[in-house]
Amino acid sequence: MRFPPAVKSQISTMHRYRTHTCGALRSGDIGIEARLSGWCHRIRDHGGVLFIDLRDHYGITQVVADPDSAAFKVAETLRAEWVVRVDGKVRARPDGTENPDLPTGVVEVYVREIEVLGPAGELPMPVFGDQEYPEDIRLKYRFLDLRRERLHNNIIKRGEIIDSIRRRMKAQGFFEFQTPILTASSPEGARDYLVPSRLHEGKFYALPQAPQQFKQLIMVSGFDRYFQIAPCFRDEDARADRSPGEFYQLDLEMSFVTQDDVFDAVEPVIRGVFEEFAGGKPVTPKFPRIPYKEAQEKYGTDKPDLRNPVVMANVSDIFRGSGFKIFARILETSGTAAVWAIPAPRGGSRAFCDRMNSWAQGEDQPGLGYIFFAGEGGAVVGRGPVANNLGAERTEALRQKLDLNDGDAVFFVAGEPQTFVKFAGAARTKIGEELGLIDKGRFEFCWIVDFPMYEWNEDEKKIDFSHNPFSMPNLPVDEFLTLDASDRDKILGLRAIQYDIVCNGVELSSGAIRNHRPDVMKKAFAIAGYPEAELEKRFSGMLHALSLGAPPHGGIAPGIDRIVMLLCGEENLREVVLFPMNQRAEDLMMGAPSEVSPKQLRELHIRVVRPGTS
RNA sequence: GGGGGCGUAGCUCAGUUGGUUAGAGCGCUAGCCUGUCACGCUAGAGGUCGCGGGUUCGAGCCCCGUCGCUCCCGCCA
Repeated sequence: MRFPPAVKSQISTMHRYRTHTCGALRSGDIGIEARLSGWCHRIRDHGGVLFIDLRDHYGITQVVADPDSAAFKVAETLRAEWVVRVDGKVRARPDGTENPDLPTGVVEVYVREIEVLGPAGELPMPVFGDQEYPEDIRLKYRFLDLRRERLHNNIIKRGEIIDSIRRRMKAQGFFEFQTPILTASSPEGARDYLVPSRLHEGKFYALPQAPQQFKQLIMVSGFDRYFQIAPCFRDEDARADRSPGEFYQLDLEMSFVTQDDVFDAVEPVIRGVFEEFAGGKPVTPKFPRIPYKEAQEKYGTDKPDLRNPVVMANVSDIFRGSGFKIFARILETSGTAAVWAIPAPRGGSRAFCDRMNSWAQGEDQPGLGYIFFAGEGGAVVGRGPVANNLGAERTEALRQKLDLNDGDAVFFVAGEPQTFVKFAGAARTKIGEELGLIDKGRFEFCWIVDFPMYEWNEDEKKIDFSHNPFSMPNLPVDEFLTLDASDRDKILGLRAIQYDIVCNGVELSSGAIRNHRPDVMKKAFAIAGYPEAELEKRFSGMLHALSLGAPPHGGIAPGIDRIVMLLCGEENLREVVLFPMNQRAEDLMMGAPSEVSPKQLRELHIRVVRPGTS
């Protein structure tokens, strides 16, 4: 591609590139000489008169050329996305041709001179317009996509949100720290990204999955209130709301605190940020606290979308010994079996109920039993096969318990709650979506509290940590230290001082009051079957630190990308990350990951063994 | 690792029951056009229908395999 010859500037006193940005000119500027630089967003060539929408980061200004202007010939050669400098006089647009959609819409620049600064070839993806394009094209030409309004605005908003978070954290007495990026392979559960060591053959650094141990060490070091907009690295498969490889957390930790203190510190920051950037959407004024068990029973998940008004209920009593033999039999065979009801307000049509039933079968479920209610001779009567077998009396009891009326329906799942809870939660979500019950115009927060400390691993017939092994068990220390294997039920009933913050069904974060006592930690790991020697080997640094005067401490780490995603109204993290990788953890623009030279590998004592050749 | 969806022009897509020369819009090229802001009008170029194999007189369409993208499950304390 050739650059057209540059035209020597006639106004030597002007800045080389611009006197104004493309979003600056207003009616008060009419009559002045202006110089603008930017991209040719859109060109409308009428033969005799030619319009260029010149765009930069700040806005769009209409530039006009006609055969009387010296630059007309150059203007006719311009194409979309060329970068140009234009000089000209700011003038009022003729009456009736103002564009109220543009802040600069009452003026235009009548061009005298054009210099092409950066021509562009044929575009693989236009910048103009809001058409959707495939992910791989968008990612390969991310710089073009980022010129487009939506992504450009998302990225700006991301920066503003992070600024606001920093401001609010510092106002609460938190200090920002930087923790290492090259560190040791860590105890957290995800797969590490490893970096081979040149100086130590056969040894590896790992990128931090989170600065978990460092922030605890900062507390042990006496700093009291830590935060960081922290990069985190995990080598796990991606999801729409889970970036592959790397992401950012608002990581924070506090000393001498209870769970309430952490909530009191974090909740105003999160609520404040959401109120600031929600664009008027209401935000939960006081985040409710929902125990893990209650969340499972009411919503079928530990990250409920509280915009969905559907609340499930245990209706085993109504089905036990009833004429609906399928459920009655299930309840007889096991003491833990249950029947849960999922109310569906305004879902009371056979068509909807049948649709839900076939959806359930598509989800590998036997089906989804239902009753729908309809008015009949002044009374509200349950319809459908379940109601017929259950009988009028029990159906009416059910209707009253769930407060259902003419036009409503209710669905049932039966069996072991442990196995059906996930499906029940999905059905609740499906009902909410299908019936339009979810108010999209709000941010509904909650805390999920009282997570179980341990869970039973049926495959290996052993007790496992349920979530974070470094959380403090919610039991007096003396009592915890005297637990033994015979207390299995007590152990499995133990709760950890651990919590999640959830917004609109998206898990923003996990946090905990940490286990700062080496004796408690050794006991906690012993219960999960880790011998003390292994604990010493894997976490000796941490254990030493905790044994030389550690304050009680706790914290949390809300995901920055997810917060920005919610506030931008996006459903995919890639829309709020500047240069994201694709689902297979590749950067299509930079070509990462890539092969490296044999010399590099030799220095790192690495040999590549391809599958099938070893 | 498993399951679903998609793959046709530079881009977005249509393509009937398997049947003549695979179409449209945007973009691109050339021409016309003095007030548009998704400017308009005329003409033109542009295709290994992801790739490989099969069935068939005949495949963009059916079958098998494979690759790529994406969503989900596993995984992510």
